Amino acid sequence: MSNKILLLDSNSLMHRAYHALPNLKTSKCMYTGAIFGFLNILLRLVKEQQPTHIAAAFDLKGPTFRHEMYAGYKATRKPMDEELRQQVEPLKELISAMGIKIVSMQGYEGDDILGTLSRRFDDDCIIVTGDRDSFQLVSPTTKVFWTKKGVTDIEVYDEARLLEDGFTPSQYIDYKALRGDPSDNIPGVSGVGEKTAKQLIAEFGSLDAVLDNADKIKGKIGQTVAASRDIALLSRALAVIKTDVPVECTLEDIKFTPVYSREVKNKLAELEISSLANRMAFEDGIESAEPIAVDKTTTDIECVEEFRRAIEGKRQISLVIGEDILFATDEKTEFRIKCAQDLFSDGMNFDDAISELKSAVAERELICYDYKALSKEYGFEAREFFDVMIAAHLARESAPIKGLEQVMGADGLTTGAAELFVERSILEKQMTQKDVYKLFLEVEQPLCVVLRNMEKRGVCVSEAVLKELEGKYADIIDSLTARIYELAGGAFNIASPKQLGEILFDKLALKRGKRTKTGYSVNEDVLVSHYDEHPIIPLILEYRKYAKLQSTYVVGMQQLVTRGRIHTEYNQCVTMTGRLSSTNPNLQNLPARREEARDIKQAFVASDGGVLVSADYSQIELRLLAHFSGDEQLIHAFESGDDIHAITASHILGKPIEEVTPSERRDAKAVNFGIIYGISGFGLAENLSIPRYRATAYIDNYFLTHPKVREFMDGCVDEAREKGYAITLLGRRRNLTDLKSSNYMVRSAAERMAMNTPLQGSAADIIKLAMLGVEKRLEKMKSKMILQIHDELIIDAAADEVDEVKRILEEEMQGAYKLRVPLIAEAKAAKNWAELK
DNA sequence: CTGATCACG
DNA sequence: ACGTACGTGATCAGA
Repeated sequence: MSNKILLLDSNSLMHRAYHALPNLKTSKCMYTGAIFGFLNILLRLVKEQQPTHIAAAFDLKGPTFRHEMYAGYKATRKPMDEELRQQVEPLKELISAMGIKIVSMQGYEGDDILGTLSRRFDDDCIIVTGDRDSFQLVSPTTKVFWTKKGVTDIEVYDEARLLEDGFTPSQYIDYKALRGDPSDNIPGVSGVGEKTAKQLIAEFGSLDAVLDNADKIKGKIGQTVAASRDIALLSRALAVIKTDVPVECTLEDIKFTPVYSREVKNKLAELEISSLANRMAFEDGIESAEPIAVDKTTTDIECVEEFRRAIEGKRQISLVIGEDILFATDEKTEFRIKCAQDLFSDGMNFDDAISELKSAVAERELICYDYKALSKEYGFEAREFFDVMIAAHLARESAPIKGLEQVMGADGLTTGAAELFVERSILEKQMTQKDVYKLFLEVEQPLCVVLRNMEKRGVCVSEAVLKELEGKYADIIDSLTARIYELAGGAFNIASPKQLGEILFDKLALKRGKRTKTGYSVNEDVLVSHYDEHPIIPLILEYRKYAKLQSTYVVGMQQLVTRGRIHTEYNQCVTMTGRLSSTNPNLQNLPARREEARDIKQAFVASDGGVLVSADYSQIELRLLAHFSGDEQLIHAFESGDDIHAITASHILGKPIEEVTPSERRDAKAVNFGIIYGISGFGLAENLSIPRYRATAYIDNYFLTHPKVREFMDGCVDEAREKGYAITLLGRRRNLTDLKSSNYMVRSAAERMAMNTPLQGSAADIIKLAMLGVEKRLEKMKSKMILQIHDELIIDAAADEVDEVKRILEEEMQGAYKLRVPLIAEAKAAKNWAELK
């Protein structure tokens, strides 16, 4: 059986959590500590154990069969604290919302139910409890996860572990019968405590044997045991956990999938423990996840005639291409072309079907998922389109979009062409509510077409240059490898952080420093800090440099060249800020910072007889900061066109700009980056390798001289906290519920995002506007836009259009959006990418 | 399949 | 006291 059943002793876990954690309260004075702690451990177990089934047992109020057996049972127990009692119902509701079955039964305790379930199914079971009594339930298929102290410290009890304590599972019951349990008011044999009970069980093997041989027990204890026979037997009866409770619960009832509904998220927010949501996967839908039954008819299309009749007079077509082609003309009328059958009654095949669709969408609105991919794969050019992927990315505030099924499933829809119509209207409503519909219609969707064009064009690559580099780097790597092996006294895998760490810190005895989760840290910073300590270090740094260039860029790139071109793929729906990303290959991270590494860009050239023209925005994020904050110093700096980092240095150091040294300028540049990233003294100190107090002083001085920047930053955080999201220039949103987290680290990270997102995201908005403008202006020209690298655009320009292209590029980029400060972009031309600097 | 590393803006 | 810079993607090693 591959099932794994998690059985929770909920009352016990709640108690543990309640006592282990401080008395957390919501702003409305509702106690949540036990709920938080319970969920904390539950989520951890879900992650670590990946159970397929979960049941949560809760005790009910009222007497149990044990009370009937023995009136004193649990008689000394104090009533549950009011603060804890209040948390029981909310926790139950939350657990139920998570799709976890709650099992209770009048007259029985949680243990009995768990014992029963652990015997009812022959799957592997894990009982989670803070109560040692459950050790008696250990079996070849049942383990007990015992929360030792608090809730995080768990000890796993299986048969072997229990034996280490000296017991078989049934002996544990006998042990308890002898020892008693003050907390349950189970009497046991008076005078017999933990130690004696253990000894007796070890000596005789069972309670019965102990009782039968009471005469052989030396001293007073023997007499007491003999006299306490009835009490011992009663104690055992009380200690035995039932395994045959007639509770209604099937395996199907407790099936568990770790994907949670909107309701769970709402409840977490209500309880002000949203931080836990980070560790949970949610169905993607946000607004209306009520299941929607779409009442549709699906008709099979078997010949061209039928196809044409189906679409005749229809303005819209939705399309899903999977095994079969599904399309619909409204939310009730769906058609299917069974591609598996290959041939239709009139001889029409898959390609014919696609070509029919192609002409159909050319004069209609196409409703689809990922128009760019569809358009590239089948050559569709829709008259209009509605892309569900793009809409979902905007409407759902940057939640990663993982396929059509997920997007629709979130709204309670199954994947189908008719359902796409419903999905479209849901997304339209969501976008309208969130004020992003205009952004969708005027920026993102038109941009999708521009990106498709850029991808299709591709960029010309000289394979000869790459081949030559491959040879050159291979030689360098070989020679470095040989020298490294020699210094290390043997061969090892230099690319393995583990092996490298062992060589450096064990074999060569370098001073060990930072560690990662898995071992020594051997990243570049660490190696540089040991630079002079051993001649192997510089060689490893060199090796790393070339190995990276070789594998990722030189070799990796060549595999993606088709007909002399590389066609990167721009992803419009992955980043949280609104930036694009680039894959297969990523052309947005080609080596550029290190002079020697720029060789690779030499291979990227203009097409026949042309030139590459590029322009990048100068300091766009800092200009946005000036715009948003209204800080006079920044605005003045950008209006005067002076060196912004030098100016910053002069401000934070309080000296004239002429006296700023290059190293001071470098520090100030780091301060400016820090501001954009959501400043922290620690981060800046780390980056600049300076003491924290100095970094903090820089920041303090910065804010002293730029008070409006501070106001803006604080405002970003406050507004995002209040609204639940950060916002960009064009109204794109990014959810940041973590701003209310009680965890310092989580909250601080969210605060930095609240500060950074408006800057990074608005810069992304602006360049998207520029791209739309540039594409349009170049429409009737030979020159075409081919690449975007966040703040830079590259045009494959015809030689006779270079000057015009430069002008267009600058005009469109600078004029893309009117800010309070000028936007500057300067165009350059060169025959390859390396020289565009 | 995840973590470490390193490439970019 | 906590333990951090923001946003990405590709490759490799080693479970």
